[in-house]
Amino acid sequence: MVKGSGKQVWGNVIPDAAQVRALKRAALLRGAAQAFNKYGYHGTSLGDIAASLGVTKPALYHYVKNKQELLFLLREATLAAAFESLELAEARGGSARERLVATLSDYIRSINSEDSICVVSMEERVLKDPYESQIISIRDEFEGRLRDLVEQGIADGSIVPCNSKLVVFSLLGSVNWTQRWFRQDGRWSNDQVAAGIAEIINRSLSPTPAARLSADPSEIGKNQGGVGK
Amino acid sequence: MVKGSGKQVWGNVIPDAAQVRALKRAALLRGAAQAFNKYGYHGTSLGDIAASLGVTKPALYHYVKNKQELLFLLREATLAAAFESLELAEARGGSARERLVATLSDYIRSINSEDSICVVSMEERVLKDPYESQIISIRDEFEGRLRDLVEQGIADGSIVPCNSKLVVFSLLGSVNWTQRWFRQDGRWSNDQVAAGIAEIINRSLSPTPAARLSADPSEIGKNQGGVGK
DNA sequence: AGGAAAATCGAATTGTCATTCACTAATTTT
DNA sequence: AAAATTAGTGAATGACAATTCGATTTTCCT
Repeated sequence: MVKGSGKQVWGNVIPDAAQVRALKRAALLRGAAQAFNKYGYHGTSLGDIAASLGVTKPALYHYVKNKQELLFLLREATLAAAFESLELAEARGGSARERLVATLSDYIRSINSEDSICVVSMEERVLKDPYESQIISIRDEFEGRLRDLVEQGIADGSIVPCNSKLVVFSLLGSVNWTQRWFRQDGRWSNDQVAAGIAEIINRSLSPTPAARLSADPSEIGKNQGGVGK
Repeated sequence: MVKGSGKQVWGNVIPDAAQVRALKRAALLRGAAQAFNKYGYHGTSLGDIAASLGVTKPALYHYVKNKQELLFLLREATLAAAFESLELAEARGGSARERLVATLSDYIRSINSEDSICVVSMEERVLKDPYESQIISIRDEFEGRLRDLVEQGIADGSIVPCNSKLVVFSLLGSVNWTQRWFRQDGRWSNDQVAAGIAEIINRSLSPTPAARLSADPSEIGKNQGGVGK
């Protein structure tokens, strides 16, 4: 029986207790996110999640306080991913349109990645109020940042004049909806879908749109299309 | 106590038994649709629906077989509304882009109208299989019709060359997402939202897009914007 | 080694919910 | 006006699910 803490022997190959715990917790969040996205919050029982992890229900309570907190953590992670995409895009710079499109493209990748813990809220009014209001305020802030980008884009000439609020709703619809129809084992990869939707969005925001879009997401990158430029 | 069947006396003012039954059933469908859209299928109990109608749970079983059938009827009605919008647009004629945009605009109006019985499926895998496969096949047919319109539009020059499948997913995201954020008592009316999203969609599909979009949905119609032309 | 803390389990507990049942009142049919 | 049908109710019924509890095993610390 191997007992040592691993750190000294094989570097990080043999994880110590804290690492094991963190890994298990991460697996729980991933399993829960998959189930919630597939069946919805109310349509998923803790027993389902536990079974998918090979443990029993009570075991889950060692990692999260209850089902509500579980969803809260996932919604929080989703919004954190959104902000990360935003910061990354801002750091890369470029026109407001480039930054907006890069944000959404990266966010699509996040929510549809194989090991994502992102849950796009489909059922409303699920979280009770200590949680609910917190999530709503973070979400509103993110949407506000997107609107700001649209308005900057109108100002810097990279985005067609429009109503930023309505346009952001429209964009978020396209983006969030990908989680409904995207399939890991489908025709297109996660990256291809992200690039394809980004190309559509990019063209629709541009004051002087391209004459055509890619005939298929799998060929994006082979031609002039794409986010940049 | 008025006993007569109304038909002879006051025209149709006093409804007869069959009409009363139909009205009650319609009210049930409306109440259920509102609840399902607000809280999701699993988040809504038959008791909730019954209470909103001022009756008790068992009474509902006089009008629908069970909860599954209730959702099925609403999903079916939603798709029926989608096809109606499509047929209406086809009947009005015009370029493929005009017909596509008109379809989606009218569909947005349908799903967000005050007395709508439309439920856009948010939780997947809710209906069991006698129902599920039927809904999926109707939905697929509708999406196929939309893709046909996109391809016709590419052919007749009214729509920018693109991947029709990806574009239709993107459009349906924008359209269906309106049900998440639209509020009856909000700043914009149902018609304004439909026209506003339609304007965005129309521009994004056009090979030669307009130089600007409306600054606010409430001003659509006052300027050159809108669906036609 | 030996006690504390953590992880897990099987078995409650408690609540909710879809659905059914037995019964009553009204209404339609004959 | 009796018989049949329809609406509706309050009280079961039977699942299922979230959470808690007590016991057991494992792991960690010293």
